[in-house]
Amino acid sequence: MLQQTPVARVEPVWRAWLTRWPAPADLAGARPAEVLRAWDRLGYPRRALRLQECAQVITAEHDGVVPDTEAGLLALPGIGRYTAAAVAAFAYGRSAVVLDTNVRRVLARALDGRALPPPTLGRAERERAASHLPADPATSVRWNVGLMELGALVCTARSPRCTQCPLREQCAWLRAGRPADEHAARRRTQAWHGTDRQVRGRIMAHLRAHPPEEWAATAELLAAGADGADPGALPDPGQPTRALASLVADGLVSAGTGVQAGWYRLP
DNA sequence: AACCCGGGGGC
DNA sequence: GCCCCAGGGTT
Repeated sequence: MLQQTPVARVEPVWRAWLTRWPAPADLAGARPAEVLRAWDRLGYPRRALRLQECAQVITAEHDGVVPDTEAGLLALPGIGRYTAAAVAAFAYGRSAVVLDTNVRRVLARALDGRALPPPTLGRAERERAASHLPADPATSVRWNVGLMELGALVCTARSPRCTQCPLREQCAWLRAGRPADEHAARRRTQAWHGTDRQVRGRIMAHLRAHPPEEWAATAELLAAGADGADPGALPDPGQPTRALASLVADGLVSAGTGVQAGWYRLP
């Protein structure tokens, strides 16, 4: 849930989620439609399906116990380098480099004197971070937590609170006068209005509003933007159909067959 | 390496 | 309005 989503927005959904599905086996047996509805508006709904797949693999192949090694975690669906390291370190106390956006930024500033880390995370950056990880596992966990929290609360991307920073005396970026981001030109903020992502989001919101067993919408309605808009007025009339097809391909939407052909609902 | 994938809140 | 957020998977 925390992948690309702020903690404050995750917390209430997470609490309700664990009340409803306390263990992997509970989530594994849920209906995907209910999982997607419980995910609500956290965004990137494919994460919800992968989390359930993850629970199913853990239930079927790991006796219901979350793997306790980075390699074991990394093999699970929806678990990448970051999440594998975070769970290994924070849940199991193992030594791992938890390189999230916050830690990358703190290291880029403190060690390299740069405003922000490079757009893509490469091997060199990972290995350099690993070289700074304390050898003792318990200490390494504190190192990860400390840098992550520092990045989230003090060394923030937009308005860092340098006067309150415990690293202010040793920060290369602050010492250099907080120079601007040299990669600014290459960072392209993702468009939103009028994109397929926005249309996909609207379709999912529409389907979430209906009971899971109900065939909730026709292709025609969804082609109208799931809210009754005039398709002819859209800049790209083919976009809703394309977005719907991509949702079906992703397993986020179920397409009816037979007498239900042309109707859609959550899977 | 580049691209795709949501949605909300801070400023 | 723009920017950012405890990234992952595919091409």
